[in-house]
Amino acid sequence: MRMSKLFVQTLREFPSDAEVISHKLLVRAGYIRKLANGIYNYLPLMWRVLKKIESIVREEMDNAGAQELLMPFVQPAELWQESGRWDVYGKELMRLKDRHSREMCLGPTHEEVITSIAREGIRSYKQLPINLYQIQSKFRDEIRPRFGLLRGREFIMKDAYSFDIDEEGLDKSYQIMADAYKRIFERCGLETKMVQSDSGAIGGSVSHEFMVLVNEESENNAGENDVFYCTKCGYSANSNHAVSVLNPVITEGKYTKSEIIDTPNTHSIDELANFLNIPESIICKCLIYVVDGKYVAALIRGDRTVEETKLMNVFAGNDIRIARNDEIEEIMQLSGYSAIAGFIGPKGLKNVEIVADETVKDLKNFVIGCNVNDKHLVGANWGVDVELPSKIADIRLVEENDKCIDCGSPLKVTKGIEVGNIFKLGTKYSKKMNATFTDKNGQEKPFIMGCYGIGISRTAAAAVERHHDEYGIIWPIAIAPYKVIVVPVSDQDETQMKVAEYIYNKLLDSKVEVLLDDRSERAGVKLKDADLIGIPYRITVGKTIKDNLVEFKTRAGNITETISPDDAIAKILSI
RNA sequence: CGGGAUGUAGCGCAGCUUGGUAGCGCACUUCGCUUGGGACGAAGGGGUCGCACGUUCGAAUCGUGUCAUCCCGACCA
Repeated sequence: MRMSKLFVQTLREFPSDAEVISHKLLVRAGYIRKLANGIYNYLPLMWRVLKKIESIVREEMDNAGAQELLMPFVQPAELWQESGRWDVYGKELMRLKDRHSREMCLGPTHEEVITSIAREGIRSYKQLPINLYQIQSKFRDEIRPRFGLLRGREFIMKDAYSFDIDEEGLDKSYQIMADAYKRIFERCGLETKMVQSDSGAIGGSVSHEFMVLVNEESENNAGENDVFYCTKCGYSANSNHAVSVLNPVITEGKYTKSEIIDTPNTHSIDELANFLNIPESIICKCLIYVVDGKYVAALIRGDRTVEETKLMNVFAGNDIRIARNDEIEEIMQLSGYSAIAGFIGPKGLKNVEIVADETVKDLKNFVIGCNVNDKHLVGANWGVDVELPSKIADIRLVEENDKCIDCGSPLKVTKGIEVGNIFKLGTKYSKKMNATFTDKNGQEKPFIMGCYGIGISRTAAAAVERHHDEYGIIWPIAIAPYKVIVVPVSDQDETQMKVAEYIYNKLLDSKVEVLLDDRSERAGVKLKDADLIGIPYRITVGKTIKDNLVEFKTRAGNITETISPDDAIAKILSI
């Protein structure tokens, strides 16, 4: 491709509305252009990158035995009502009506559609196992789209769905996908960590996420997930799912008798611990949440934090948030108290389900709110002063240096970008949607399903997050829009132009994806653009051509060497 | 949904306090000159100043409303 004809416009400056580096660079280098909030045009260079990633994904999926198909982007509400997700998916689901006022939605994911395909097309166990996938645009009306391609509302995703006879088959399908994913990201030039994860709105039991770790100390960290991992045994999990063994702390208070004492203005654990001069770990914290519209009180040791996803899962909820002040007021009124946040305790709460984290059950002579403002109960004990809730669960957020559940080593934490995920769905959709097959014994059985996603556009953005420098993008070769760019320093110099054309045509003949910067620009402009756009190799034809020498530059590491044009061609062909 | 900020040419911004009919840099067009790290000179083209209503003889500027965008929070009792 000749640069003079390529549809690309690089900018001198970064766009003002971009925060993270992948967003800034992709806009500035002319790869993407925003159309609306969280919705982007993929310009020719970007589209080439996306197609590269897609074809790697296709190859690996096909090799793994999956078959590609394409499902509609617009989906009827009926299917979503069947699965029950029409009501629970929330505002993220973009709903619309057709001209007959029939309700539709834009697909944020395709479990419903694929299940309907399976129940019509798969009748017998003989057709199983099977894995169907597509690469397609998805729409999710995010609360807060941001970070360019990393969290858009419309994005490109590969989604695959496996159907098996039994759990054993699912385990196999799952493992095949896990292996394929590892290869896909490796081939894209991305190191990923496969971490255990919560299965979220999609549902199911087991799930893993593929994370690109981005723990550089940059102020604008694009990693939206916290990943806890063990360097010794390899355990790793998203913070929404991670578990740990606690380090020992003081769990017995200094109090010899239980009494309610004044604790003025101690709204936070920090203030309370300071006021009483006690460690936070002998305070029992009581937090009010709203899970799917119902009130929930969560008890946890004062030095620890509630993990909301874990808490929500205790109640099999879809939505969780901390209660507002007016809601706390309502609970207090109903229970005959009047305390505000900071002084809440579990005792006597009405219309509230209570769950205790494992951390509180061993507390002795501890401190706890008693639903009276500016007062706390100290020296409390379970069964004596307060009933230990019957519901006890792990609802705490793991912290760095907690011990690994598998080997006991201290855990570390890092930020990650989730580029892929795999779920064991089981029969969640097949049962609800009555998608069954006939097994060996003539019995009707629901499909055992798995689903597997890769964010294609997010993977591209993650690659930029991971591979760039102060001059611009440094694409991994496998997903670069072009492999090499040939730059004649001066378009006035006939010899330079001739040699550049020669190299360009030779490479074209060998089917190398090559750019020729034939623009009538000054050298600086062309060289800056080549760096910014991030083409992996650059062959610069300049003055040294009189000695039959060109500059060969590898963008990664910015390594240059001076060789003959034919050697440069040979070098490219050997890569 | 709450808090803060910003909407002026494709991009980055000034002008607004103190109202008088819009400007700078980059990009774009033409000409000249220049060609190893975002040159220079000259001449051009492009904007209903987010939108609506209001105040005024007159509004980018003041007021009200609205929409959009960005950031922060969604919070640890």
